[in-house]
Amino acid sequence: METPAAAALPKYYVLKEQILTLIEDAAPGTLIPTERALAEQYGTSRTTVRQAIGELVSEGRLDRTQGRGTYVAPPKVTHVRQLTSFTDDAASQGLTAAARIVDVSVLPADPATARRLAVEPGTEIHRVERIRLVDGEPLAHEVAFLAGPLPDLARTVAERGSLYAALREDYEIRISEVEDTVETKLAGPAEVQLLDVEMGAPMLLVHRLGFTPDGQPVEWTESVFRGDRFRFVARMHV
Amino acid sequence: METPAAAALPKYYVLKEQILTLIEDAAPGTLIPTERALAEQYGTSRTTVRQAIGELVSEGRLDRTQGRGTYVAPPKVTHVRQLTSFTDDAASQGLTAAARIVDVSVLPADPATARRLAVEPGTEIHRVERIRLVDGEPLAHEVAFLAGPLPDLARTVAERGSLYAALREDYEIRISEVEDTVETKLAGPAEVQLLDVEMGAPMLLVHRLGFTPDGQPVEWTESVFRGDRFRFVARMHV
DNA sequence: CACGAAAATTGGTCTAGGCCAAAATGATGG
DNA sequence: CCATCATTTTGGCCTAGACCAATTTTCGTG
Repeated sequence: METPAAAALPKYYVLKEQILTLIEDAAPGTLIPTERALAEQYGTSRTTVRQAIGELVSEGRLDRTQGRGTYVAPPKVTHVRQLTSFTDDAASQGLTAAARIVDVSVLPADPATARRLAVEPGTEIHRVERIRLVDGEPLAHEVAFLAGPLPDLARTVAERGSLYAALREDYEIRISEVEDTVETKLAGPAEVQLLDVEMGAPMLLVHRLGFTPDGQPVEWTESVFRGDRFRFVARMHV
Repeated sequence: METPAAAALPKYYVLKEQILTLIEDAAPGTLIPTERALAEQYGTSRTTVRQAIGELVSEGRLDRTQGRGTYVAPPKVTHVRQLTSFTDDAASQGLTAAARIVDVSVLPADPATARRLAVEPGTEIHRVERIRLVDGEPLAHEVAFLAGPLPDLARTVAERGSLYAALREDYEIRISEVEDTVETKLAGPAEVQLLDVEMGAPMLLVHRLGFTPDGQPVEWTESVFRGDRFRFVARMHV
């Protein structure tokens, strides 16, 4: 006989906790039983099994691929300190961070971006779209908008491997203050394609406005991070 | 005839976007058609409708209550700057922030908390559990652990209405540096009960370690914020 | 008119199963 | 021994409908 409280919990949630106990001591990569097997084993429907597994995938505890199966995910170690440069910072944790450049272009500022960068709408600004990788895995999709003349930006970013390094070394632009906003977002088709996550997976949506020492905004960035692999760290004076 | 790309999208996602266009100009509180009506109207099953609506609820675009219906949610205005005090800060945006104290107690530090606060395990520390409210709505569940002698903490926190104010005014403890980590988490039974969210809704899990000017850690806080109502803002020097 | 009980409405959970697509597996021919 | 193709396995998406619980609405009664 169950306690009333336990009985009031949704069945999929009870199953989710049971699967958790199944995998808590398992090595990453270990296959768990198939959805059909779990449904039979726990006397439930496959729909309910999928709901339980779906949440564990969202939380980064399981990974699954069609045709292969569902297996224990590696732990959420990607602990990136978002202070200055993503690249510099990851190295200090023994992680190999990289960025794959998707697009570097110049375009006229739309009204919203122009307002954020404190330029006239229509002013030519730079757009840098990248995929951030940690240990080879895609972790974030990032689109940065930059004000000011930045000749040959595509080349310098590619060479430096880091946008902040290029700004500092090649253009003598130092970003000394940033304002980050963090909120949740669910993965849509774009994130599914670019970041190898499932539809509807929780993501961290981060907006950053970067200022030079004289208070001029020069960088406006929108980033979408995988919620199942990423932990955002900010240390600051109050 | 549809484009192949559009046809490849899951049906529930297409429906989700259609519902979005339905509600984008609607006032908060406006009821949308019932799930059964939408299923018939769009020639789909109720399961698919529920998946589409479920994501919109997770994103804070819709609210729903059993027996009542599904309606347009108020916008995600709760823009809380997490710099110093939640209380002080919300006021600057014209929001009425409050905290409902659930529990204030003294207990011996467990090993993990002791390590974070740099005290010996077993040392008596304070525990302050609160529900943060903005404009009357529960927004976050927060458990703070504090080191040091803090006589009559329950009373002072209740009187000041703000933990940080009590520390500053009554105990002359100033927190001058904080380290926040932010990650995603899915709502479980605790959050459903305390914060009035749905099971599995995306939440922001925030850990904060607060230091005094001489570098002593004195505050360790774990907070769970509603992902559909909250936006975390951090402005910092680099 | 006010109140409370009954009925209808609406979201909440779950089942059983079908069809598809990707990956792994195994058979087959060079 | 290896490459190629068909088969099987596994997750991905969807349907149709049952039953429950919370809420609202309706309606009868005092």
